[in-house]
Amino acid sequence: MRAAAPTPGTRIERKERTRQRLIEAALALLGEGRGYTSLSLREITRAAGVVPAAFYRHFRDLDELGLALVEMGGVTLRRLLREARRDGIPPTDMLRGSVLIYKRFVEERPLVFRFIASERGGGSPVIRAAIRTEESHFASEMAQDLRALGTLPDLSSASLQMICGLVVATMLNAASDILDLPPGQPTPEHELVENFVRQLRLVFLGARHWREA
Amino acid sequence: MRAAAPTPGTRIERKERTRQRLIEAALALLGEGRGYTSLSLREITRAAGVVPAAFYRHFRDLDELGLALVEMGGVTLRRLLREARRDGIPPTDMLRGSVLIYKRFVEERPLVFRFIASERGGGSPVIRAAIRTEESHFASEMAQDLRALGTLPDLSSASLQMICGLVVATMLNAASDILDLPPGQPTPEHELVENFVRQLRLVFLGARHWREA
DNA sequence: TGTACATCAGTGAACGCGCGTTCACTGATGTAC
DNA sequence: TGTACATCAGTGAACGCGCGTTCACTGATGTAC
Repeated sequence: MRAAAPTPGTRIERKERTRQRLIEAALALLGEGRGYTSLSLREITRAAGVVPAAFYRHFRDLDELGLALVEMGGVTLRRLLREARRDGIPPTDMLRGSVLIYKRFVEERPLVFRFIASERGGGSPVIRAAIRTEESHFASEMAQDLRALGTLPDLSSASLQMICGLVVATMLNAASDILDLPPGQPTPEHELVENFVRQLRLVFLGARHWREA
Repeated sequence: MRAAAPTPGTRIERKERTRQRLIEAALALLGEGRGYTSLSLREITRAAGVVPAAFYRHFRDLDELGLALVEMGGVTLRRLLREARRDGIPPTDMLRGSVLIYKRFVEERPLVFRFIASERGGGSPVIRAAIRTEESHFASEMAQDLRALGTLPDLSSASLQMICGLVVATMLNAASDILDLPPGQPTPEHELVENFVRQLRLVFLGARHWREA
């Protein structure tokens, strides 16, 4: 009979699991409307159920953990595009459909989006730069998808990239609004969605009439 | 002969001056790319040159000081509109003109804009809500100005408000980019301005073709 | 104008507390033979 | 398969430090007469 091991798995697997617990603990602490720069190493390890010193087995410092959170945000965004691609876009009212998919995505991963939305404008410069990079990769992928779908066939790649940049910024902006919605009140929720849809419609209307310089 | 008074003015004036020093000290500390929630009361009072306990003569807590910073941001934005209104808009290439005025504004008050851009998406919920309010007031004023100028005469007030909301969000987003520009490198600076101009042009192009639902 | 008293912005010391980081350690997991 | 040794994720105690808040205080400014 084996002595009761604290958790199953190889040493490597267990280490990875602790790492994930640290990441998720940080994310959870960000949930209550606090800036990332205000988190302390000790409260993160406390929430993760390890001793403070254990933190250093996984990250050099808090910035390095922050970059892991950005990475997670990037993965989430890429998954969003992949699902949208796989499901196809409803032919009628495609824009509202996409917005609703996005809204569900944000509401299912509130912490990741709160982190991205809140650290994108300020906080640590290194984290902000990393988020910008993810954002622009995401915009590029979206531009490729639009190209592949044959939407806006007359636009140059540069214009398409510019437009997707605006769309992505508008999306992340809306994420912050979505997360601040008072729960269970249909009227403001509906207004927010409608406003978001109209803004994107406006952008794509502009795109359809865009003439290259 | 008077004994050397530390600073001139009535008691009320001196108190107000200390208050301003606290506000500006907080702003200065935010300059180095830190979240507002990571500032400490003691470092603010230290930077302002008063003892920690003196803080409480002016603000109940750090959130209350944060709201004063938001107020300052609102004043700055309103001044931007007022100056744009007073100077009139250059008839040719009016959009690029506005962008350059805005860019100068941001570069002249980097700390205020850094604060607004960084706390708008995250951080303290009460500060975020206050920034949203200022943002929407600003969008309303802009909508009124556009109406008065006779731009987009066919649009309803609701649509104009929605469009201005998008423009304001795009502006604040760009503020963060402007502030992160590497100093003295004309190429990325020029590209950023051009991208910003194109995004706004796209929005207004969409607005010109907008049909009410 | 002069005087006596009230106000109150800012002081300085003190408190208990959580912080980041270091260190030698433990003991289960992994490896070489 | 069994044994002896190496690795290393996580421990627990310790350190010096800056934190927010409280308190009685000081002394210049303000006010009433």
